[in-house]
Amino acid sequence: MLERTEKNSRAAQQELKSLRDRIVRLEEQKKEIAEDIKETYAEAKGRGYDTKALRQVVKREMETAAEAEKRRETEAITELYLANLGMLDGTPLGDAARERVVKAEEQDKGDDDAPPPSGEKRGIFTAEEIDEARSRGASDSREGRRIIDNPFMAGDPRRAAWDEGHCQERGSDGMDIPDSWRRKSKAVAPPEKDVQP
Amino acid sequence: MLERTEKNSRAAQQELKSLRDRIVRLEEQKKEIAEDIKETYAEAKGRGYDTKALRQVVKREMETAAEAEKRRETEAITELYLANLGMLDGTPLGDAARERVVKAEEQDKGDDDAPPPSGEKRGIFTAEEIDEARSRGASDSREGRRIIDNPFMAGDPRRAAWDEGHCQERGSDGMDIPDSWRRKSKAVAPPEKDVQP
Amino acid sequence: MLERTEKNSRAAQQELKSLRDRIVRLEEQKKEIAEDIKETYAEAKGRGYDTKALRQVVKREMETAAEAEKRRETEAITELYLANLGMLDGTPLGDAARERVVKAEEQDKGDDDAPPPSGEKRGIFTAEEIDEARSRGASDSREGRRIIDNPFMAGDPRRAAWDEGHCQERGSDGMDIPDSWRRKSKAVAPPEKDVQP
Amino acid sequence: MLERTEKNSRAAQQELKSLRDRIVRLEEQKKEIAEDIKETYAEAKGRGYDTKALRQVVKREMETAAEAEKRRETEAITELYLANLGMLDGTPLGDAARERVVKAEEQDKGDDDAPPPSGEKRGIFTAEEIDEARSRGASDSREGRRIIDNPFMAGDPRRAAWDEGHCQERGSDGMDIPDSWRRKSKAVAPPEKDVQP
DNA sequence: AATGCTCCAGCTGAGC
DNA sequence: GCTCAGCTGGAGCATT
Repeated sequence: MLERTEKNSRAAQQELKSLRDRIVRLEEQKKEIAEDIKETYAEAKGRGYDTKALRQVVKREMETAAEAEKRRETEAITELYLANLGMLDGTPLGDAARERVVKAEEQDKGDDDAPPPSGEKRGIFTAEEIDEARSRGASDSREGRRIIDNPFMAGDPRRAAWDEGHCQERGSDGMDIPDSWRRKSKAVAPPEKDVQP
Repeated sequence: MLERTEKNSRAAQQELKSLRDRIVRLEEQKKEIAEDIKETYAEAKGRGYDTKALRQVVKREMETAAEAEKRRETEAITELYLANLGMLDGTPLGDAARERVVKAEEQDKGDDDAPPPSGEKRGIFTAEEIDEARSRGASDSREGRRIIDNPFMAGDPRRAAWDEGHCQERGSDGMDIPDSWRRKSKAVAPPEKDVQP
Repeated sequence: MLERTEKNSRAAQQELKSLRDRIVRLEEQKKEIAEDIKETYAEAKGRGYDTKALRQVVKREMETAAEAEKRRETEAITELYLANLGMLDGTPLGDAARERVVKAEEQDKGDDDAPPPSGEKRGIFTAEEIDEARSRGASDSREGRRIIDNPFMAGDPRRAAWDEGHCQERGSDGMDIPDSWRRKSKAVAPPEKDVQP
Repeated sequence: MLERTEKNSRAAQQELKSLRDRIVRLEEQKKEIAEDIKETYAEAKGRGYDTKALRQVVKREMETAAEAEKRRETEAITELYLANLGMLDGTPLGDAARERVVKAEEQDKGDDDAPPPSGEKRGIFTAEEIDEARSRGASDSREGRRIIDNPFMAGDPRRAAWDEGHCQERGSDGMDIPDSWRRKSKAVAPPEKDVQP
C-alpha cells in the first residue's frame, strides 16, 4: 500500500507541478511580448507620434468585420443621441448616423420598398470609382488643394477615399512627421463648454 | 502602567475601528448608488435605448472643457493616422482633423501669419448665426428635407447646429423611440473587411 | 400630423434627456462618495496605518457569509497546493487546510462515518469557551506573556480567540499606533528566494 | 519639390505603418499565448483542480523576492488589524504576524538589544535541520500520523517544512487528485457571520 | 503635480 | 435563470 500511495501521490503532484510550470512559462513569454509592445509605443512616442491615437489605430486594425460593424453602429447611435440632446458641440453627424436616420424614415413612410428617392446612387459605387476618388484626392493635393476642399458631398463614400488620397499625398519637412500628427501642436485655449447659448 | 497601556491600546484600536466603519459605511452608500445607476441603464435598455451609446453620452456630459478638448484632439489625430494608412473605410475625416491639417499647412508655408486665405470666415460665427442654423435645421425637417440635405459645408460650425435642429425636430410614431435609435435596427450583412481593393 | 410628430419627438427626447440627467446626477453622487473614501484612506495613511491592509480589512467586513466561506476554501486549497509543491516558504498550513486534509483522509478510509478519532473535540466549543480563551489571551498579555506563547494548539478554535484577546490588550506609547502596525517597521534584508537548498 | 514632399510623406507614412504592423503582430502573438494559458487552466479545471487556487500558486511562483517580502508584510499587518478588531473568525495569527508583534515589543522595551529571551533559537535553523523536518513530515505521514499532529510549535520554521513533507507524501486513490484538492468537496453549511457572541 | 502603468472590480455576454 | 469567465474601464500606486 505504501508503494501505491507514494506512486499516486507523486502522479498527482507531478501533474500539478507540470501545470504550474507550463502556465508560468507561458506567462513569462506573454510578459516578454508585453514588454516589446510597451517599448514600441515608447519608441513611437519618442518620434513624436501620439500613442493614444496609435493605440486606437491598432485596435481598429485588429477588429473583425463584425466588431467593426458593431462599433460603427454604436457610434452612429451615439451621435444621434448627442444631436437630439443638443450636445454635438461642433462635430456634425457622421455619414453613418445620417444614413441611419434616412433608413428609418424610409421604413416609416411605409414598407412600399421605395427605392432611394432621388437620382443618387448611395452606396453603390464600384471599387474603380472609389479608387478614382482616392487618386483624385492625391492629385488635388499635389495641385495645392486643401483638405477642406473635398469635392464629394457628405454621405458619398468617395468622400472618405478622396481624404485618404489627399492625406497620403501630403508631405512633411525632412524626416519629421507632420505637425498635425503631434499632440498639443496648436493647443488653443480650451474652449468654454457651451459656445452656443 | 497597566492603565496607561490599556488606555492607549484602546485609543489606537478605536481609531482603527472608526476608520474601518467610516469606510464601510461610505462603500455601502457607493454600492447603493451603483445599483441605482445599473437599474437606470436596465430601464433604458428595456425601453429600447442602446445602453452603450447612452453611456457615451453620459461620459461626454460629465467631461470638463479640458477633457473634451483633449478627446477631440486625440480623435482628430486618430483620423489622420487612419487616413494616411488607408483605413478610413467609409468614414471621412471629421472637421477637427481637416482643420488640424490646414493649420499645419499654414504654418508650414511660413510664419507670415497669413489670414484664412479665401473669403471664408472659419470659426468666427456668432452665437446668433449658430442658433439660426439650428432653427433652419428644425424648419427644414418640418418641410420634409432629409438629414443628408444639410446645406452647410464640412468645416462650417453651423453644420452641426443644423443637424441638431433637424434631429430635435424629427418625430416618431406613438411613444416609441425612433427606429434609428435602436440597435440592430437594420443589421445588414456584416460587410467584408475591405470594400476597396 | 406635424403636431403629433412634434409631440412624440419631444416625448422621446425628453425621456432620453431625463435618463441622461438621472444617471449623471447619480454618477456625481458616486464620485463624491468615492472622494470621501479616498480622503479617509489618505487620512489613515497619514496616521501611520497601512492602507493596503486596511483595504483588506474593509473587504472582509463587507463580505457575506457565503463569500467568506468561499474565500476560506480557496485559501485552504491554495495552501495545500503550495505545500505539495514545496512552496510554503516558512508559512505553515493554516487550520482550514489541515482540516480539509483530515476530512479527505477520513472519507478515504471508508464511509464508516468514524467520529473524530482521539479525545479532541474539534469545532465543538461553546461560545463561552471561546470567550474564555479570549479573556485569557487578554490577561496573559497583561501578565507579560508574548503573542508566541499562545497555549492552544493549531487546529483549536480557541487559538484565534486567544490571539484576539492578546492583541486587543497590547498597548502602545502615547497616541501612536503600535510599531507592528506600520509598514517597513523592520524592513529586514529581503530574503533569498530559496532558504531551503 | 513635389519629389521631396512625396518622398518625405512616404517616409513618415511608412514609419507609421511599420509601427502599427509591428504592434499588431506582437499583439497577435500575445493573444495566442493568452489562448494557451486559458486552455491550460481549462484543462486543469477538467482534471479537478481549483483554478483560482492554481492562479494564486502561479502568482507566487512568479514573485520576486522583494515582492514576496512585501506581500508577507501586508498579510501580517492585515492579520494584526483583524485581531485587534476581533475579526479573526477562526483563523489564528500566522507566524509573521506574531513575529512582528514580538519585534515591536522588544524595541519598545528599550534598545538594549536583548537577545531572544528564552532558550528558543528562532529563525536560526540550518538548511539541514529544515530538511530533516521535511523528511520527518514525510515519514510521519507514512506511519499514519495526521497533518494536525505536526510536532513543531507555531513560530518554528520547521513547522512549515514538516507540513510540506507530510503533504508531499500523502497519497490518493488511482490517478485522481486528492479530494482535499477539489472545490466544494465538503461544502459545509455556510457559517453564521459571528460565531462568537 | 502630472503622467503612465498595473491592478482590480464591476459589467457584459455566453453557456448550462 | 443563474453562473461564470472575459473584458473593459477606473482607481491606486509609483515615478518624474
